[in-house]
Amino acid sequence: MPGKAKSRRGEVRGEARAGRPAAKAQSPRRSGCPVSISLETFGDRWSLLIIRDLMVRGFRTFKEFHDSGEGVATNILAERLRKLTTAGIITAECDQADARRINYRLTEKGIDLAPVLLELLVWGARHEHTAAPCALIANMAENRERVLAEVRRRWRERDATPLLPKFSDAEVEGKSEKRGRKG
Amino acid sequence: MPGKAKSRRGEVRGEARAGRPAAKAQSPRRSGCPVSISLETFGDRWSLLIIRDLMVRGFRTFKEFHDSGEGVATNILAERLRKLTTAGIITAECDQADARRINYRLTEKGIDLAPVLLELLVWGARHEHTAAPCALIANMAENRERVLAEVRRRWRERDATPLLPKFSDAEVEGKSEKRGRKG
DNA sequence: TAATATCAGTTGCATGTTGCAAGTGATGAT
DNA sequence: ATCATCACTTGCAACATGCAACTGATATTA
Repeated sequence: MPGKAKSRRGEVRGEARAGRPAAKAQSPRRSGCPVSISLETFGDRWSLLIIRDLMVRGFRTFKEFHDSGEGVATNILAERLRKLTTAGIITAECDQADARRINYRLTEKGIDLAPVLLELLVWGARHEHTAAPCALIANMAENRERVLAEVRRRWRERDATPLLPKFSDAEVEGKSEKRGRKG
Repeated sequence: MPGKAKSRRGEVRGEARAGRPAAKAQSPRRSGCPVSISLETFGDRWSLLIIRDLMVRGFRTFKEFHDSGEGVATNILAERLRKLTTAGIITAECDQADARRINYRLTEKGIDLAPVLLELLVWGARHEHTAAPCALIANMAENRERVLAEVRRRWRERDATPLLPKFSDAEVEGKSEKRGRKG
C-alpha cells in the first residue's frame, strides 16, 4: 500500500502554525474559498503534474511518473501519490500480473479536474515558450467540449492512449515570440 | 518599485540543482509542456490567491492582499508580487493620490487566467467543503462564458466591484456532505 | 511643525519542505 | 541461486516559508 510511513516528522505537532498552508482537513486556519481549498488539496506543482500524466499521457505507475522528464524526487513523488489518494483524487490498486506494481487511476473527483488542466494547457501554450505544437493546442482551445469528452471517454474505458505526447525539453529555447504575448 | 531587494540569497548560485523547480527562465531543466511551464510561472498557492483577489475580489493593494484572510506572510507576499510582475502577469503603478501605495493590476496575460481560476472555483465548490453558496457557484458553472465576459469587462473598465465576496472561514466545518462526493 | 499612523516592504532566524543518493524489502526474470 | 526491477524509505544538506520586529517614505493629526 502506498504511503505507509513508519513515522512522519511533525506528526506530533500541536496547533498548526498560523499562516502555514493548511494541508490537513482539520486545521483551524483555512479560508472558506473554493479556490483556496482546491489549492490545499492538489495545488502544488508535483500533484498537478501527476494528474496531468494520468489524464493526458496515459501513465499509471510510479516509474512512469518518475520518468516523465520533470525531475521529481522519489520521496516527493511517493508523498504526493499518498496525499492524492487520501484526498480521493486518485486510487491505487495492486497489479494482478505483477505484485510489485501499483496502478494509479483518477477517481470521478480527479477526472473532474480535466477543465482545470485544459485551461492551464491552453494558457501556457498561448503565453509562454513551450514545445507544444501550436496547431494542436489551437484545436484543443477551439473544441474544449470535445476534448473534455474524449478525456472522459478514455478515463471511463481505461484507455491509456495518450492524448498528448511528451513535449521535448530542448525545443523550448529559440522559439519565436508568441503572437500577442506582452511583458 | 516593488521587489527592489538590496540583495537576494542564492543570487550567486551556479547551475540550478537538478530536479528543483525551474523558477528562472534560463534554468536548463525544464519540461516543454505548457502545464509544467504554467505552473513554474504562477503555480504556487500564494500567486494564485493574489490573482484570485485581483480578479474576483477587486483588490489592488498590498494591504488588501495581506488582509485577505489567508494568512500570507509579508515577505512571501512581496516576493510573489515581484515575481508576478517580472512574469508579466500583473503590473504595479504608484498611486497618484497617495505615494505610499502601489496599485496592482492584471495584465492581458494575467486576465487570460480567468478560465483557470473559474475552473478551480467550480471544482472546489463541487468537491470540497467550502463556504461558497451553492446557488452562486452553480450559476457560474452554468454560465461560464457570461461570467468570463463579466470578469473581463470589469478588468477592462477597472471596475473593482467584487464578483465574489470573501467567504467566511467559520462556515466550512459542519457543512453537509457534497452531493456526488466520493473518497 | 512635530508627533503619530500607515504603507510596503526588509531582515534575521527558526522551522518546514524539497531533493540527492544510497539503501531496503518484495517480487519477477534468468 | 543470482540478478534486476519496483516502490518506496532514509539521513542529511540546501532551499523555502513564515514570525515578529523593524525600516524608510509618506500622509494625517494635533
